[in-house]
Amino acid sequence: MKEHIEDLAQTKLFFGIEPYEIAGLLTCVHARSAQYSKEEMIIQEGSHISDFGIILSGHGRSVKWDASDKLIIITLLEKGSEIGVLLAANPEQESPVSVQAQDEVSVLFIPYDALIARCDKTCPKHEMLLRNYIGIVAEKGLVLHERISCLLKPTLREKVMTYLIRVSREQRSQTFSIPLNRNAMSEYLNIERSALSRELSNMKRDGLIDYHRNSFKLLV
Amino acid sequence: MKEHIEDLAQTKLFFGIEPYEIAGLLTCVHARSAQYSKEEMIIQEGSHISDFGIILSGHGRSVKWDASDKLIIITLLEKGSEIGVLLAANPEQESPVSVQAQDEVSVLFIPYDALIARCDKTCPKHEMLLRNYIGIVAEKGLVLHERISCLLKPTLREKVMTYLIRVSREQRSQTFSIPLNRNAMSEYLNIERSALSRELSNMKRDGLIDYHRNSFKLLV
DNA sequence: CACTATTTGTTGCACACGCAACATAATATT
DNA sequence: AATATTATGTTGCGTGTGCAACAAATAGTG
Repeated sequence: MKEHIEDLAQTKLFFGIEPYEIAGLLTCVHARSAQYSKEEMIIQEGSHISDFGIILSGHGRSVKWDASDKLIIITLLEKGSEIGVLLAANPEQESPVSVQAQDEVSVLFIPYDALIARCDKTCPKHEMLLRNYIGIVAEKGLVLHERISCLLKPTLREKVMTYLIRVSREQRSQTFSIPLNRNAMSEYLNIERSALSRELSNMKRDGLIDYHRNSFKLLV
Repeated sequence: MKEHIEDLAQTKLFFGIEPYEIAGLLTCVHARSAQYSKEEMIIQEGSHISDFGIILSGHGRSVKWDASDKLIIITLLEKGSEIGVLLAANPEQESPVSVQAQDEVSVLFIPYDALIARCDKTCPKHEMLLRNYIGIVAEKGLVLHERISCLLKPTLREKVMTYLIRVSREQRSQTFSIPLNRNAMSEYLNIERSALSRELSNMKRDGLIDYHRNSFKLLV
């Protein structure tokens, strides 16, 4: 596990915690690591989760099977990705997804109860860890909320505008670049890529925006 | 505040905490109550939130203004509703919504920092409160995730099916009743009410489901 | 630079679904 | 029971956008 401490220090979960403090913290919260081989299941759909995890190495994906048993990939997971953060906080909840290793995967698991439990004061950054954890959980909700506010718009144009306005606000500039290519953007907004290109053209024609590739400018 | 303790005992936030324990807990977490008159703003869009709240009495709504300054109602709030739960956990985040009183509203505010802080052991249910809080935050994320998984489906039929299958699973029966009327269901799935009725008819004709009003049966 | 692969843009077609307008059923009110 | 009100169902029409197929631009490779 030692070799991963520098990596952990870079994660949101350990933000504000110095590398030399991490090892002690890990024993305090009863962290354990587990290895998975390719295609092995890390979380089974329908199971209950008591420990959340962080990927130390390797790649995974969260998947589920829809009504007609077709495989749907929900998210891709890489080093530093969190696993089961929402579920660990709701022990009654059944997991709506499975998490599967795509190659050799090493995961650091932390029992939710140990994270919550108030340990003695010899473990100074436990509270910071908890604070980071809650921040991650809350942020996931906010991110989903933002996406929904795009998805709810009735027309392509409004979906696109809602997204662009948000990024523009985040970067505090009418000129900005987006972190998604056309394909990813169309998936995020749940629209056809070609239809997205078409609508972007129309919006440029109508003087709403200017753009080239992933550089955009809002003309209000 | 005393008159609201019984109400508080019914909320998710105070689940598992006895009424007689609540008063002490409230002082421990530095809870304070605040009153708002009709149309007054409880949270301003764009502001940073350090205290989350629970509505003790009255009604409110969370709103925002879209690109063309049209008012959009996000959620309705009533007694027991939580305010700013996600935002309090992310102090950097600007509030994407405003919260407005619709009549005389009384809100119990709890500073996030006081909730997180580890107090002495004379306050036995502080940890339970924290656990409930995190559960609420996580649950909000899961609820949004569930809605997105409906919204992402390409066709009306699949949206409806995804929703119905989920409720059916939750109630562990092929025969079940849904908590939404047609209007609310169409808003949840972000589709036209009449189009929803039409598609439900088609699905009945095709032998997929049977239903009457809010009673449904999945015929696989 | 030549060549391939990837990303982005364009366009015609078809149809699913938004929309409006009305019909019918269920519920509430007197 | 009669009437008003609300919820749900039905249907015709128009169009926004999914879809497919291709073109153009950009990036990657040797």
